Amino acid sequence: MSRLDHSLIAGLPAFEGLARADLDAILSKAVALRVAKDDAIFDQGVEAGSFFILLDGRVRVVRTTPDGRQAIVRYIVPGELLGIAQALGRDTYPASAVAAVDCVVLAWPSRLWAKFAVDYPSFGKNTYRTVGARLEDVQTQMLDMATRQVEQRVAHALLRLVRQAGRSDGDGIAIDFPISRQDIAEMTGTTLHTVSRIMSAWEDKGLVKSGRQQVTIVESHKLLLLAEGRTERD
Amino acid sequence: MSRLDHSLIAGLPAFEGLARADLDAILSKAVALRVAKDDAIFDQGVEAGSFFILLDGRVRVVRTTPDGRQAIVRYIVPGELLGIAQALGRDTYPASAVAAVDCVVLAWPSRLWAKFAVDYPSFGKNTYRTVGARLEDVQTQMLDMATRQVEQRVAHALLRLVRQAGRSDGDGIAIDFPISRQDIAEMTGTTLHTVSRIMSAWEDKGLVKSGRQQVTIVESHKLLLLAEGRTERD
DNA sequence: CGGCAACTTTGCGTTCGCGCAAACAGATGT
DNA sequence: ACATCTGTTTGCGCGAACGCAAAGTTGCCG
Repeated sequence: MSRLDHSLIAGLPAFEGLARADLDAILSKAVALRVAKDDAIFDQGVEAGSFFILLDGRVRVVRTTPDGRQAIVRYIVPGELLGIAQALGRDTYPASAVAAVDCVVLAWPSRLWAKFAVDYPSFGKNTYRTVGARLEDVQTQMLDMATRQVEQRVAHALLRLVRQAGRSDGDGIAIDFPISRQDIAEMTGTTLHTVSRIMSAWEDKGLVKSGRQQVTIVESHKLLLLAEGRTERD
Repeated sequence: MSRLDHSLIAGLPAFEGLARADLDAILSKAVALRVAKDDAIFDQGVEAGSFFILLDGRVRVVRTTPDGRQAIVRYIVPGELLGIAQALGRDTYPASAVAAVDCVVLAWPSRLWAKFAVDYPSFGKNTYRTVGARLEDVQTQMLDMATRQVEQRVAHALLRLVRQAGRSDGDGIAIDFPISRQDIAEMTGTTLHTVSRIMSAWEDKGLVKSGRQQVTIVESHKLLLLAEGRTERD
């Protein structure tokens, strides 16, 4: 088996403050995997055999209803943990994770999570902090969903994505992975049709540029206004 | 100051598996408070000075948007923790908590949370489990909000409340604390008008009985069908 | 006991967003 | 290069749910 260098994970918040020897010990238990675009890393409901850290790529976390409708819970960017069912006191995955682009992940057997949390307290502390942050995040999204209307929710979703995965390009800030109208609809609890209409309107106003699975925010300030406050009819 | 007996918290999941002496040590740091109906236990955004356990009553946890619209995140029943900002890695409360009826709570200084988690590992483990369960809960609600329509969401909400705070009475199972149409609207992301209409229709069909701030589920089975599957027009 | 305040019901008009369907565009592969 | 597939746009009609407004209830407090 090839060796994993501690530089892989040295900078990551989850392993903040650990000595090089500790990092090596942790890495010696890890397996590095390549996951092709659109392949699942794990599936909702199955027993949680491993937990992961995303090293490269983008992952979308999806929850599905019994009747097949689904919602995108969040996107994961490099450095973040995923599949940490253990930290939630569960033994099955509560959602599915799918590679939005080709990804590289490190995987550990779930059983090791508890051991790491004990042996390296800052690891435990940081993962719990992650869980806490995600709880807050989802609550915020809930609040949005409950109180704002679709156009504002879509605006919020795009701004969130740009913050997390924005890459500056000629015309503005682009979302740096392929994302379809359907995806945005599943983030905001609406339909791809409505998303398409909304974004076409924005395109006409010059707020965004978008194409096939691709979105660039041109006037993020105006979009922010739209997301928050007044509907600003013109 | 009056003495708090360990029997107060001996049975609670959060303190599961602790010796009597530990419970006494924990209690010696606690303050018991009475909170009148409609009074706040803590407010969203303010520095988290304390964390709490609800001993008696019902508490609603509410998040508010900058412009004053709000959503009820969850109801707390006796034995549950609340205000555990520390466990989320935060130092302000992410939501407000209001007594839905007269309540009794135990309060500890926030600073002690970390100490307890270290001194009594099962306490730490259990609170993290709580956070994990809540994260999953909120995600489920999100999925509902995104994929189901209002009538189904209201049905879900009522069933959830009945499961958590149902008291069997003559006609069926009653929700054992006062809850208004407005409250239900804020749980489901709709308006009190729509909730009223829906529940009037259900009352006509004999599914529920309801009055001023009071709801009883008569035919929980039919309500469950309605919540999940087919719209079953009749 | 009377008056008030809070909660609920209901009607009506409107709008937002969905559902369906068809056409279009850009990528992919053989 | 052509056929195909996936993703996007757009028109049209409909229905769910909202917003507003007014009236009806119920419980509470003085």
